[in-house]
Amino acid sequence: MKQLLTHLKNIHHLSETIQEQLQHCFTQLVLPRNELLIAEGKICRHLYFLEQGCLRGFYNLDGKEVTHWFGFENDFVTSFHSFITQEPAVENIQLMEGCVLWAISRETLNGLLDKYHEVERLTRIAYEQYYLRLEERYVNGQFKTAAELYENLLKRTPHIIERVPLGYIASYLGMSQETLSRVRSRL
Amino acid sequence: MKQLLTHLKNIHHLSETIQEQLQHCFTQLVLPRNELLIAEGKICRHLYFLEQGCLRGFYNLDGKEVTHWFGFENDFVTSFHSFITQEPAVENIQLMEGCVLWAISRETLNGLLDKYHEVERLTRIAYEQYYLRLEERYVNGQFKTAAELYENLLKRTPHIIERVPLGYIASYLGMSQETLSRVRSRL
DNA sequence: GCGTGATTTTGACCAATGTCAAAAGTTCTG
DNA sequence: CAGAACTTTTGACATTGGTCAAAATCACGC
Repeated sequence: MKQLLTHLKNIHHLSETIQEQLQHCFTQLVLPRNELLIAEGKICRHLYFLEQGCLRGFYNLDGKEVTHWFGFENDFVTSFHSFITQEPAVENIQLMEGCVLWAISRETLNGLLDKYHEVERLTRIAYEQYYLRLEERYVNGQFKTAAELYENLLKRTPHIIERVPLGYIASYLGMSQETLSRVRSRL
Repeated sequence: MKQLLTHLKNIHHLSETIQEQLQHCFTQLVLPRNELLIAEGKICRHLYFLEQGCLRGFYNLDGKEVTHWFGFENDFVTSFHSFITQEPAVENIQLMEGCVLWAISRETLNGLLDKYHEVERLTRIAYEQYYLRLEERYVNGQFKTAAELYENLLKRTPHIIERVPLGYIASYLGMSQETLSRVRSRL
């Protein structure tokens, strides 16, 4: 909880009152490796703060799993599409390690957003950051060779290599596991 | 201006007071085809609402232009990276038609965000929408063949084909112009 | 430590897409 | 309307990366 508050204050200043309030809005969740936090087809009613551990988002394409993002410590995670639109999720979120998470429901969050301009501000800024992150990944992906994509990953997010199986990384980079393996052997 | 207000009210309710205020915050801009709205290396101090016309964002990669998005009527456009971080833009925004735009400066927008929770809310919701749009494009891109990407474009955003040269579309879809041409001839 | 199952690597082959160059078609301008 | 400039198509060929199958390596429970 302390870690969550610190993270939030890092994004934007929060008054003591609001910090106090927030304490009661999140509930802790401790889950083992391989658990599904969110499953395809279900509506996602919570936003999660990942205090400890790592996880991946993936969807099914022609019977194959495609991993499209990873979450690590201090990330907010959920199926944003489902959480925002309240339509069924198209993706699954699976823990790659045992995790400690803090959950807040959509209703509780909406209550905070209504009540406090500060929380609305914080959320807006968080979205800015997540938007830029996604945009960077997007731009970095177009027109790159497999080798360039991997080198980029090494340079920008080396922590991923240390904690994620290569099969998932290959999928995340948009290539087959065999190609990733060959790229690595050629370095 | 009417069109802009209608669009904003569509995103989130706005009180009469705020609508009144907003009138004074945007200034109109009429620019001819091919003009650069934003140039690589410059810091982007404005957000634009595109009332009429269309434009593209592109960056240079090994001497080649890579087009990564298009803007049409009722889109907010800017180099979000530069606008948010106030670092130099890495992309160019070029008008593909003569355009009518409404500009608001970062300072003016920040003033509104400070003053009105409603504007902050509207901005947060707009970010949600833009995030989901980008995520959808991202997910739709991974592991698709050239033909699938093109068919997807036809299905989801057919207006693009009508107004954008095929060379830009090919780049947007991440393929060479020749490949796009062959895909089209095979349909 | 041993065995089982998961992960990663390697090899052979093939399909998709890129590149370069030229031809054909289109649009704009004076 | 002619010519120039740009856009799109077509062809030949090279390259990248995918697929399938098997081997090698690793990791964990007993």
